[in-house]
Amino acid sequence: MFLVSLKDKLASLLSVSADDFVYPIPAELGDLSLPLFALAKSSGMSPAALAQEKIRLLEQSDLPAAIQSFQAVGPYLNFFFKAGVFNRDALSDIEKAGHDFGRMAVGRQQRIMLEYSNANTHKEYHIGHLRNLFFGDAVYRILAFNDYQAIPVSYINDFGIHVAKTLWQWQRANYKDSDAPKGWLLGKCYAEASGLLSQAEAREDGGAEKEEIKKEISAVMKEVESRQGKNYELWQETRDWSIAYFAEIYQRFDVKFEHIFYESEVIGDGLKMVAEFLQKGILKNSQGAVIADLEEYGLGVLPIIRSDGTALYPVADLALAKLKFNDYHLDESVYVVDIRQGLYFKQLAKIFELAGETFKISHLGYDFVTLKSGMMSSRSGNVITYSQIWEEAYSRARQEVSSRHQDWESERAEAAAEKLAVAALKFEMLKVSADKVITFDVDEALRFDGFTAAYLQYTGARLASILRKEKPADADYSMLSNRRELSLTLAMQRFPEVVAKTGLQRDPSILARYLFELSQIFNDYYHEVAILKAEPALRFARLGLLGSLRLVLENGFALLGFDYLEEM
RNA sequence: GCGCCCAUAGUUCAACGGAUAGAACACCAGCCUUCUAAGCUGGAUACGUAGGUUCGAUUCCUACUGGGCGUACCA
Repeated sequence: MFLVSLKDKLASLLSVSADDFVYPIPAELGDLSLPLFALAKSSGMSPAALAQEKIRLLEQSDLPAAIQSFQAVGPYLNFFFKAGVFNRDALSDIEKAGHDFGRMAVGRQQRIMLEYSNANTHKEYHIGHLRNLFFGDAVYRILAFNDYQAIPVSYINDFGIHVAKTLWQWQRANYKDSDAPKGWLLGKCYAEASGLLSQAEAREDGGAEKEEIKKEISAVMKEVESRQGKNYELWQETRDWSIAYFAEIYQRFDVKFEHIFYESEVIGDGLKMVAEFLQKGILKNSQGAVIADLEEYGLGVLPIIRSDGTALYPVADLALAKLKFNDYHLDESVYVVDIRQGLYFKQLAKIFELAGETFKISHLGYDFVTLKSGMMSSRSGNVITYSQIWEEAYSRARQEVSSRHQDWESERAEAAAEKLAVAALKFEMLKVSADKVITFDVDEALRFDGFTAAYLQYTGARLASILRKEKPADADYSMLSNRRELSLTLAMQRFPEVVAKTGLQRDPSILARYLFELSQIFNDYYHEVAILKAEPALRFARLGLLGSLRLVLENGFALLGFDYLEEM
């Protein structure tokens, strides 16, 4: 990590922190800069005077060889790098690190469990779930790269009231002979049941019909919870359909979980904990239901068990949280869940606090995915499902590939299209910071130009194409004295700190933007500088530069969860 | 009602309290006999309103306006 150690050296010479350095905007002002506002304040000097003092200090110091010059510009102390020396040391540093380039020891082996892709069986998997899946997976990959012992898990809710709704409708509708995928049919039943409920509510009988339906659904739920009878058997069968469907999705997007928890497996322990907490007075009975009354902490009331005796989702979550800490010896348990559940996780944490547990539970929220046609809701059927968006993404990618490579065999084109579509969807969800609502627009999301995965992959493919034509040989990188080469190398050397920041903030959009900027710098270089036509010695050096850039891009793509393509 | 989040260019998004507020898309004008034009170059357009803190505010605080979300039996 050459740049990191260079900054450390300068920082210690100047008695400042390496974090104080910034990269000047505009870049003409220098390659690295130290703003002196804060330091000036604490030393009682003006920033400009302090800059002059630091200049004198530097003039008497033994500077790192990569520093060409430095100057004070008002309150800033700006450094210029010596392109030859910087490129030589920076590129050999990247070559030496290889696929470990960018690994930072920030995590110090802390054990962090990340829970994401908390889909429900018996419901459709939609683009909101995809945001969750890609976000969680990217954060996992980044934390693992940052020296955390990160444990990716999923928690599937296979036992809630939604299951009963779906099963209720499944038995009324007759889809048993349908050719449609079974996982999809279950989602359809769920939407239909919800539709019937809201229709019934709107009728003139004052909701009597709705109450009747709810009673029937409640009966189904109780039978499933009792784990015997026709509805329980149906539950077992249909549950497998959904689980198989999820497994396909995970495989397509190369998402792996160390373990998958199911609500049905922990709910029993959850009920025991509820009984225990009731006895301890942490929970209480109210209006026939069991609740956690957290009003005095400003956290409202959390219903735990319905007045009809069936369990609500916190029951299983209580047992699951305990199970996680007991079995995995975690330092932290992170829930990657929609930001709208923020209050719920505060309530959950408070309940454990009241119970005397010291679990570190964090909610890593992200905002939801909505559509131009309004909020997505599987109840109303206003959703873009995974299968819809996948087919659209894949067919567009396939078309792009075909139009550019008529000579490619279909197998090759299909493989490329698959990878492009995976990357496009992931990048689309990851490039926006987590606190932004994504208003999903198919045409916007499936573009192949601009700030997209295709742009990054195209950059990589161009680069790979050059490297195929001539292998990099032993090169003297100090020949790379061009300003463009320096800015490219400097950008590559920022990769480790970008990865560290992305991990600390658990925000993949930082990395996404960085990779885009890096690609822009290369594309500019590509158009301005002939690589294969240069004199041999310079050509080798430039090929080496490309080799390093390839490593950085490969590492970066892998952290966001998509593939580097040789050709596209 | 109470709480949380958001507001930057026509649109979608950036910007540890600091240098000239950056990109992408769309639009206009250019660049393929030259390493992949899914690319590159150039051009116009933006900090919701009013106060406060500060040497300095898009950033922090307050109020307001607009949008979204949550708030006892959905997850």
